[in-house]
Amino acid sequence: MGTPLSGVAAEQYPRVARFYTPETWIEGRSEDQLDHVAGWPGIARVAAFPDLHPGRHGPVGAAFLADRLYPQLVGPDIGCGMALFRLSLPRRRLKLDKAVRRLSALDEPMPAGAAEEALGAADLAGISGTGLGTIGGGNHFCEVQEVVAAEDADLATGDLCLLVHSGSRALGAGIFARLAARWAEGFAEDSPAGRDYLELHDSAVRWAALNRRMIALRAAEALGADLEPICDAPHNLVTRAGGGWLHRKGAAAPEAGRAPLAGSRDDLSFLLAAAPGAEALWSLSHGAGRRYDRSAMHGRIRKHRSGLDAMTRNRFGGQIVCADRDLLIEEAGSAYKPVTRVAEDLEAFGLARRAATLAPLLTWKTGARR
DNA sequence: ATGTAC
Repeated sequence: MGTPLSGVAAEQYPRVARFYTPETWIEGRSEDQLDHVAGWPGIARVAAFPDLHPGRHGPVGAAFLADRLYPQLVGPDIGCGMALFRLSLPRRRLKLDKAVRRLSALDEPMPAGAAEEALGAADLAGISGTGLGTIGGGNHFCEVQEVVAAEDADLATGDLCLLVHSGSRALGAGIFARLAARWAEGFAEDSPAGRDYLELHDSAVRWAALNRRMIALRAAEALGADLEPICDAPHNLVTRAGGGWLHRKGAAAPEAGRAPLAGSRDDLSFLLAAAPGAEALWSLSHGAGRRYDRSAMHGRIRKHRSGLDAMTRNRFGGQIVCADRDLLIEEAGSAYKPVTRVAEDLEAFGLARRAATLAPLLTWKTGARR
């Protein structure tokens, strides 16, 4: 389909590179998925990270270099990523109960005029603003965090930050669904479907980054603070790299040498100073990685009232707002691997170092009951 | 992942 890949795609590196140590638990099925995708037509190389876990169309926590486009290796949430912002709010001025009440603004849709204006300023005029500024479901969140250690010039111990994990909402899902029937062997970049996908994909990537910024702006406004962007690293996207098409699925593309590494809502998060090279397909872990899938979590959590109430507090004394009972269970801290293990592996392979450590104070999922 | 599909 495409031209054979040369350079970094050739024998210089292993076809399947794994950047995790034996100390890190990896579900066997995700390694099977990794090997399976590595055998698809036109796949030159794959790199897997310590947050690897099984996904619907292939493993999550991996990057794939191909001579063609495979939309299923990006998935429906095109452009999804993690963005970190510093808040101009002293820790002593954050009152959790009041913040919980005010952050319910995140559940409301943005006024249509404001959404349109933001889209126009981001060169996305004419694209639907439905869902812009809202978090969505699944593993997405907007979290107030406190810096507990920092070597980064933009952060100091005691600073408050927002970590936003969200994507392109219905926009990416719609693009994915429309092209779903035509994937099997991927698209050549110069085919009509390939060109269509790339154009729609690129706008969804920009829409998703704008969405994270709008979520952070709305949260900062609710908290009465100003916002300073630290970095925004997408982890579901395809870009030109390494002489081919680099697909990332739950694999972070660092921005200017930095990327957030999100722990669960009951764990630390890190700001990584990152220099992953060709061997790691220029990518990093995006988070802790799931240990148990959603359905398994329903069997693992005792669902009496006091147990569920306890799940709205984290080990740092912080609070979780998630009125959707199923989501509260499915996204429990115990559903994820320890993020420190993931960071240690990335450091062991020289892909990144921890430049800041952050603890969650308030995780906003949804205030709406289901 | 999803203004969630029947």
